[in-house]
Formats: sequence, C-alpha cells, structure tokens
Amino acid sequence: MSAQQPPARGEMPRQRRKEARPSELAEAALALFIEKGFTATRLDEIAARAGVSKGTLYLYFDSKEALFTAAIRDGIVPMIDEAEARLDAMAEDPEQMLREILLTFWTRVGATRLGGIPKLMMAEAMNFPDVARFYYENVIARGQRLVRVALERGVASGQFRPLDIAHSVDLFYVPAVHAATWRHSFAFCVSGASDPEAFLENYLDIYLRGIRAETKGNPR
Amino acid sequence: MSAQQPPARGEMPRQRRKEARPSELAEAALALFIEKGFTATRLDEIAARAGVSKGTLYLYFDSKEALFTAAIRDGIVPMIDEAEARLDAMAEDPEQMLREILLTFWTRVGATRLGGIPKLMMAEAMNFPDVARFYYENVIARGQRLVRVALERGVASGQFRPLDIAHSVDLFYVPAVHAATWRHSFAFCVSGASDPEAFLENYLDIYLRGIRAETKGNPR
Amino acid sequence: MSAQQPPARGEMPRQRRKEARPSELAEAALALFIEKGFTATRLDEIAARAGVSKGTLYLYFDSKEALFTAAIRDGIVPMIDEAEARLDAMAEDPEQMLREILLTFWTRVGATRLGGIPKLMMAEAMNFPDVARFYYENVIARGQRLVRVALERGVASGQFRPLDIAHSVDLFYVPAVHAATWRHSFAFCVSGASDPEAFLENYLDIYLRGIRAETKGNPR
Amino acid sequence: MSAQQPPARGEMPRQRRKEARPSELAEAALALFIEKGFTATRLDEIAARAGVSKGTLYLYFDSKEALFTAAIRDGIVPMIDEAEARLDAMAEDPEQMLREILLTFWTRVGATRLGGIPKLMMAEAMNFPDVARFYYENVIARGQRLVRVALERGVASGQFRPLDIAHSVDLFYVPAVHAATWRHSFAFCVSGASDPEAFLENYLDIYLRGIRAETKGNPR
DNA sequence: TATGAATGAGCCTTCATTCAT
DNA sequence: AATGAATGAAGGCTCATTCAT
Repeated sequence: MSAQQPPARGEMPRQRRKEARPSELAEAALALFIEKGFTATRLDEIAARAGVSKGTLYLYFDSKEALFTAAIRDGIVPMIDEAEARLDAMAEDPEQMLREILLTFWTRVGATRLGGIPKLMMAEAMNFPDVARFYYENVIARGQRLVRVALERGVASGQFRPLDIAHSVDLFYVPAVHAATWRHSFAFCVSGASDPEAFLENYLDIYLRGIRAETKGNPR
Repeated sequence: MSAQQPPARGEMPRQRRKEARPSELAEAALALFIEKGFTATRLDEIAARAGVSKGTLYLYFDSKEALFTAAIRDGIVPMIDEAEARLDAMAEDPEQMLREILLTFWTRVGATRLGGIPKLMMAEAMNFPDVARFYYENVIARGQRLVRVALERGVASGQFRPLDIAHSVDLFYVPAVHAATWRHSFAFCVSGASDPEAFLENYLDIYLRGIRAETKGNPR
Repeated sequence: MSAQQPPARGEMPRQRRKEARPSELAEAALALFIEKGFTATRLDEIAARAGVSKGTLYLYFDSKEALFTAAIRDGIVPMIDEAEARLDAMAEDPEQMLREILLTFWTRVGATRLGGIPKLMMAEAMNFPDVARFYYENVIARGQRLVRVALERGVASGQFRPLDIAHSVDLFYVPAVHAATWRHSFAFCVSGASDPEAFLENYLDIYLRGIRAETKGNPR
Repeated sequence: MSAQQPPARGEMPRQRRKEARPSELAEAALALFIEKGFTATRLDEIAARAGVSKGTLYLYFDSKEALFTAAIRDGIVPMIDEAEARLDAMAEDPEQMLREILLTFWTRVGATRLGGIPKLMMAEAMNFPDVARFYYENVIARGQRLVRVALERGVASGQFRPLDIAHSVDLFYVPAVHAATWRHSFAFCVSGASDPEAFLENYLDIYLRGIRAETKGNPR
C-alpha cells in the first residue's frame, strides 16, 4: 500500500534503486496494464515507470506474459487475504455481512486504482487462460465464498427466504464489478458526474429486499 | 439478401462475388474481434475469413479502426432497432415488460454471437473513444430508455414502490451483460455447465421483489 | 496547346469521351509527373485527371514506366520541332540568334507548365535510362545544335572571339534550365517574388560580353 | 574518427560496433539517397550498408524523413563551414576570390560523392519543404554570400563594371551545380568522357570577361 | 473499348526479446 | 545484478497491375 508510486525519481537521482525487487516491477506493470491494457503497454514504459532498464525486466520475468501473471497475482491476492481476514470480525447479522462485503470491495478495490483489474481480466481472460484460471480460483471464487456464508446463514436463520444460493452468490458482486469497470470504460461518455456509491446503495437495497423472507410485520 | 447476386452460382475462381459488400467484411471483422480482441486480430485473418485479399479491405475501409467502427455499428444497431420496435407490442404490465426486455436481450444478443460485443466494447472503450461514444448513445442509452419506461409506469401505477429510477435503470441490464460477458471470458474456468438462463431468472426474481411495492396481501 | 486541360467534366457528364486517345492520357500523366514527381504520382490520379478508369491506362500503356516515356516524348518533342522550325526564320546576326533561342526556350518551356520537365528528367534520369537517353538525344542535343550554329557563325564572322565551342554550347542553356527548375524546387523558400526574366537578361548580357571579340571600337 | 573505439578490433560477431553512431547511419543513407533517390531507397538497404539491422535505424531516427533531414544536414553543413573559413584566407583580388570559390565548390563538393546532393535536393525540395528551407538557408544562401562579397568588392574597386549584383550572384554557382548534377543524371548518355573542369574553366572565363570593367588597355 | 473490383508483393514502422559489457 | 544497444519478425497500409464483365 505504501510503495505503489513509481520510484520517486527525485529522491535518488542518477542512482538506480538497489532494492528494485520483482514486486516493484510487477506493480509498475499492473498500473500500466490497468491504464492502457495489456497489448498497448510497452515494456519500455513499464521499465521507465519502475525506474529500471528494459533488460532488467528479463532478469525477473521470462516474458511479458509472465509479468502480467505476476502483476495480477501480486496486485490482487493481498486484497483478498485482507478481505477474508475481515470476515472473522464481521457482524453476525447476514445483512450486515453483505453490506460489509460490498463496502469492502468498493473501498479496497472498486474505488481504487485496482478497480481496473476486473476489466483487465475480462478483456484478457481468453488470451491468458492460466492467469484467468488463477484469478477465478483465487479472487472470484474466494470472494464468492464470503457471500455464500452470509446467504446460507441468513437462510438458515429465516431472515432470508429460501434461495437459489449459487446463482444469488454469482449475482452479488456483479453490480459492484460493473461499477468499477464502468469507470475504466464508458464513464467518459457520460457528462454528469456519476455516483457509484449511490448506485451501489440502491442496488443493495433492491438485492436485500429481493432476498428477504416475507414476514407479516417486516418493516423493511 | 436473396435478390442481388447475378446467377447465384456458388463461387467461381477469379470472379469475385459482387456481394462482397462492406457489410460482409464488417461481419467477418466483428466475429474475429469478438473472438480475439481488436489488437490480436490481424487484417490477414479478417480478409481470409471474408474470402478476399487484404487489399480489398482497404477498398471499403480506411483503416483497421474504421473497420472496427463499422463492425460495431452494423453488428449492434439492427438489434437495437428491432428491440425498440418490439416495445410497441409489449405487454402493458410493467413487470411483464421488464421480463420481455431481459428475454429479448438474452435471446437476441446475450446468447448469440453478438454476446461478445459488450466485452469487446468494454475492453476497447478507452482506446476508441468515438466508437465508445457511439455505442453508449446508440446502444446503451437506447436500451436503458426501454427500462425507464417500464419502471416509471410501474411506479406511477403503484405496482412498484417509489424508486431511484436512474440507478435502478442503470442496474437493470448489468447482470445480463455480465452473463454474456462471462461466456467470453471466465466461463471456461468453471467445469460444470453454467446455466445463464437460470441465473437471469433468479436475478429477475430478486430484482422484481426488490422493487415491488409492499402490500399486505402481496402474494409475490 | 489547346487540349491541355483535363476533359472538362462538365461538358459530357456521364459519358466518357470516345476520343480518349493515348496522347490525352500521356498529357494528364505529364502534368502530374511534373507536379508531384514520378513515384509520388499514382495511376489513380492520372486516370482521374484524364477522365478514364485506371484499367483504361493499361489498354494503351504497358506500365507506369511506359506512360512516363510517352509523356516525356509527347510533351517535349513538339516543342523542339517548333523551335527548330523557327531556326530557319532566325535572324542572321548570331547575337540575335542566341537571344531568340533563349527567349524561345523561356516562353515556350521555362515559363510554362513544361518548365518542370527538366527537373523531372534530371531527378529520374538514373532510374529510367532509356527515357533519359531519348531525352538527351531528342531534346538536349537538338537544342544545343541550334546554339552551336549560332556560335560557329559568330566566330566565323569574327563577331565572337575564338571559343571553346563545345563547352560554350553546353553552358548556354544552363542558367535558363536552372531558372525553370528553380520554380519547381526552391522558389518557395524565397519570400520576395523572383524575376526570372531579369535574371536571364542579366545572364545573357554577361554571356555575350564574355564571348564577344574584343575590338577597340566595340560599342557594346 | 580515430580515437573512440575500445580496442579497434575490427568487427566482432554479436558485438555491434559502438561507433555505429547516428552520423554513420546518416552517411549510409545519404550515399543511397544520392544514388537512387529518396523514395527508391529502402530502409533495408540503408541498414545493410551501415551494417546494422533495420530496427537500429529507429533507435536514432524517428522516421525515414528524419533520416533524410539528418543526412542532408550532416552531409553538407561541414562543407559550408569549411568554405566560409577559407574566405578569411582568400585572396584580396576579387577575380581570384571567385576562382577560389568555384574551385573550392568543385573540389569539395562537385567532384566528390557530395556532388549528388544538389540533384537530390532539387528532386525532393517540394516533397520536403522543411529540408529544402534548411538547405536554402544554410547552404545556398551562405554560399552566395561569399560570391556577393567578391562581386561587391570588385565593383567598388572598379575592377568589375557596375553589376546587377543579385542576379549575378544567383548566376555564379549555376554552371558548377549543373556540372555536378549532370554526373548524377545524364552523364551516362554521353559516350565520350566529359571534362567538367574544362567546362568550368571555360565558364569562369566567360563569366569574368562578362563582368569586367572595360578599360582601354584592358589586355584581356 | 472500357470498367473498377480485386489482388498481393512490398515497405515503413513497432516492439518483445537478446546479449555483450 | 544491471544496462541499453541491437535485433528481426510481424503487422498495417499502399499501389501498380490484372481480369471478368
């Protein structure tokens, strides 16, 4: 979190940073992949952003594709680890859990620089099946597990109606991912400032109303 | 389509089919763009798929980008026209309207070859702002207009509760677009056959429950 | 002289001129070769200027090079024929002859559209040896013959001093050719309007003073 | 030239000579441009002649046109610098100055490989206005300045008659440039060996006779 | 005779990758 | 470990030439 900027050229003029470890390179790569897409990003740019020479990239990565793999892995896994860790501290109330999951996704990913990753992965999934599989298993599936816990708990408690759990899980993140992706694609087409938080708030309202059990006195 | 070629005599060597019109080229291009992405698609491939030589593409399009523009335009606009035409014949009942809109989207786009367009556009929107703007205005915005009508009508009739119309409209297609995009990205990561129709059915159920007005006797 | 413009599209709309003879094609080609150079001129342009289709060019010429050959031949030979014809009517006085030769060159070639031919030929001579040889023999050499006659006559009469005839002949046209070439090359670099006639007047003055016999009473 | 390469060990495979500097590439380019013209010269050929790969050209030049600009600039400017430096050491006698100017031009440019530059520039001036302007200002204009000094000095001293200075200056180099250009264009059309030095000697004789003041005792 | 759609070889340019230092 | 000059394969685009009509 603290070392996400390029090497701050001003600090060490003329001296390449000794500690230019792979993770820094992958970080620079990720930023550019998100910004411009995989193909449109040149290794020159990545090297420049990382403050190293182009050849140095090949000391740590076999190819541009390997760099892509590492960039995704390093960029997203810490976020997932953290999210899962938060699960333990999550509220017992299923609705509150879902709310927290969505909020966490949005504040830690969607609203940040990382919000471009879902778009990037969707765009490149077919071209890099291995990365896609890794992403699916380590990001999507793990993220969905959190939701499943909440939904199952809510159904068990009677708070939620009997649900098609699998599809309801699949559905849960979709609008949030969409909101993140939108900012990296069509957002510029709309003149007025969009309000993704309000969009998600509205979505969550609909989603929760849609899955709640119907009780006579349900005040909603 | 049927009345144009001279004697319809299959394919002759040396005689280029007169019907090798721009639309055929754009069609071939679209198929490949969807399959492999814009950059990864070579003009050679497009030409080969269309059964013409590379140079022929330039008789009809100024550049690869122009071909992209035309491919999107020709590929998606007829679909939108048709969808709007159907609106007139739509049920009066707002819920039924929404159901028909979703079904139409899925059967005419999501489940077809065109289902790759949303992913393609999302991936390339930043690289081709003009195409993105065209797509937003002529596809997204027009598609959303249909939903707005339904929502407003439902709210007016008291069938739907008072809604944040704009955000609810924005939300409506998202899961369907996601389902279409998924087939062109991560679908292969999941071994079991997915069931997008069931996914959308479940989604619509949640969405409608989420927007309905609450009446004591609402049987839902 | 009268048919040097393109076919005046307005006159026969929709009807290709039946009399689109090779010479018209060569004429259009020459105009464009002069304007843009051989390589930079596309056959499309020539065809368009001649008011025919591209394929028609190949009915009359085997290749672009053949068209070049014909363009030069047709463009310049009539001019030479005419100049030689004038020789018969030329003044007996050698100085007057030279003056007339220079004037004829300038008014019939240098100052006209044809003034670009020397530059064109010079630029392409090495690439098209056959055309160059034709041009040398039928234009340069014939043009020089006129000068040689004048010089020899002047020396014989004692009006000119004994001269290195060959080199003095070679020299004669050079400044006029240069003035013509200049208009098609560097002229745009000089802001002020140039005055080629004055330049040539001054040149001829120097040339004649330079070759005159020195007599005490030479009135000059 | 001599002090730069590490151990001057001829050529090693895989080890690109460090001295493959831009100037060498521009030099190779110039030679080929002179030989075949700008368009007809392929980058492959330039690279091959310089002993590098095609991609290497783009390490030093943005485009073929940039290479052209540099080739002209590097090829001709040193020559002009040198010529101007010689001016200081020039004879006081105006006739002698003109003789030296012409001799310098011929021995340093006309008779050398650089003699093709005037032809090249004339041929391409309209296609590359920037280069043309550079050439006009840095070569032609500077070269003419030397002549103007000599002519003005001669007129002032009474050695030359009152002259149309501007046009006489414009005229001065023309035959020399022509002689240089000729060798790169029509020379091959003439069987007998030409003698440009004699041509220029004869020209200078005429030019000087043409501008001298007439004095009774002028022995000429 | 005339057309113009179609061809395909060729060229400039880019960029991931290599390698001598 | 790090450099960055050099490579060369590949792709977009042009245009002289061909050919079925």
